[in-house]
Amino acid sequence: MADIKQGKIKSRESQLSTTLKDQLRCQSCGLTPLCLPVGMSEAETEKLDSIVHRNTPYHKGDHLFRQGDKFKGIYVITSGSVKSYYINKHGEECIVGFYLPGELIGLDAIHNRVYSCSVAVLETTSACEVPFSQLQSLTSEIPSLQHQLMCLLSKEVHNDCEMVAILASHSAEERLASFLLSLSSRYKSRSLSALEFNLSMSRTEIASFLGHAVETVSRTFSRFQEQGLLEVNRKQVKLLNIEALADLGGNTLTSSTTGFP
Amino acid sequence: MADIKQGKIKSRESQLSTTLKDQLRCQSCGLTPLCLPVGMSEAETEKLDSIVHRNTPYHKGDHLFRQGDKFKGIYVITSGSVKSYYINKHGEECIVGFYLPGELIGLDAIHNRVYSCSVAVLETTSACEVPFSQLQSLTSEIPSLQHQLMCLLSKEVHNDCEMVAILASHSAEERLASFLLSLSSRYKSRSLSALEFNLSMSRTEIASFLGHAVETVSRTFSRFQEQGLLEVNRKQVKLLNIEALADLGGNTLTSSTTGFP
DNA sequence: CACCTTATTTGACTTAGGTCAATAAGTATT
DNA sequence: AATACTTATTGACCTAAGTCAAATAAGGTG
Repeated sequence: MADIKQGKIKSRESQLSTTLKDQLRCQSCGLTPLCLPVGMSEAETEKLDSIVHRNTPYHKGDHLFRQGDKFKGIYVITSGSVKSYYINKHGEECIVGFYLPGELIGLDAIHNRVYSCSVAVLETTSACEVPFSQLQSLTSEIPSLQHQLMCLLSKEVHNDCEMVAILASHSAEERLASFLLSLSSRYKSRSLSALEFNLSMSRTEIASFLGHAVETVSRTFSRFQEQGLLEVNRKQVKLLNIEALADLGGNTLTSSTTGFP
Repeated sequence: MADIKQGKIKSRESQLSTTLKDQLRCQSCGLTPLCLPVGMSEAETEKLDSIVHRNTPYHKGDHLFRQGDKFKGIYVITSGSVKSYYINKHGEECIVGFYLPGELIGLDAIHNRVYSCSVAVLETTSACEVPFSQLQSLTSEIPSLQHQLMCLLSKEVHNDCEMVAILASHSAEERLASFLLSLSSRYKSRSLSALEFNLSMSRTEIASFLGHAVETVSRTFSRFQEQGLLEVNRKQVKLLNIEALADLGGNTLTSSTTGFP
């Protein structure tokens, strides 16, 4: 809870061995094609790398930051996953998003310099912390960094619009199908299996995100399984009929763009 | 429908008289504090102004662009309002957002250079068109433009997160209350009345946006009126009890941040 | 002005999904 | 390993919201 405050970050970082650090540099990171260094030269990537903090892995329940904290920088998940949530006035946790490796966190805090959500780790997770003031200085030196940051912001806007589309679709089946397909395609673009993956979030967290009761999520999973659309065993999911799921959950921007009138 | 295609933009523009054009320049625009020129010098603002296209007003049903169109630039509403929507696979119109004066449209298309939604005008509306390639060139000359563009992108991400929070809140009352409060605060920050305004969108459009049936939206309006929370007559809305509405719809990021635990 | 079309409201009925409660299957703790 | 604790599933029941249908109101058009 308090373990990411103040100087602790530096102490975490110093625990990492030099060899491990080398493996984690931007230059050798497998997520580079999704991340900030897109289009940057070796030398530029090195400059970016030099401002990035890499802490020791976070553990389930740890927080990257909390709702209301002063904005320091953006985070990129390198492994694991996190949830972004806020506490509503009834004291309930409302989940606004999940982030997977290669995804940027904290972009919404740039404009007012305050994190509007808390971000907690769902499983053992590594993340890069990119101090924003330094990032901003670098952008004036490195045009492609500037460009890529803007593209990533734009992509985030796009993803959020898609999420709005999913949430406005009424049925529980549509929402869950869209959610699973979203995870699937995100895993795929990270060269992970698009058909078989582990849900790092609980049913309760999925329910909160999709705006349903836990029981509804659970029942919908069961129904999908009965219908042969997927196999589910607790956190382990295997999608058996992507097309049928897409038919259900196809109420999204991207899929509708392909079937554009 | 086809009236914004190709050279038509220029012919529209040329119809504007020189005096009218002067009134519409960025330098004298009342929306400047919300828009791109924030933090820019007089000379820089003039440069920005010179790349902006201002067309003759659009009329209800006109499109700024359509889903699938190649990305040309971003638009800023200067008066009136528009809806952003896509057509789902059942051929239904799904509304993803409404935009008011001072709000930027098309930010989600920067990253892949394709508009993912159609944007149609809800009432007589004026908009500035900012060609993106020229805007991008200007950003390298004008650091504060760069910065402001990023802030606006960040703000858009933030707004979208808020929308996700609203849509994940279950009840029709919560959603409609949040929607009305969102409009209210947006009007307020544009120095318009926060308590009394005109809905430029139809009940059907509100329903589509909030993911409800039209009848539900209509009934919820009626219930709010019975409870004395507002007065509504067709498009005309007068909020009578903002606090009570906020209690209902307070499931949002910003309001929860104030009542932060 | 009369007619037509479209938007909104309201009522009656139905259903998807919420709530409550019990059970089962994992996980963590001692 | 036994215990307690948490998470997920399933059933029974109920309510909010969807659907269908009709009435009303507003706007548009010849």
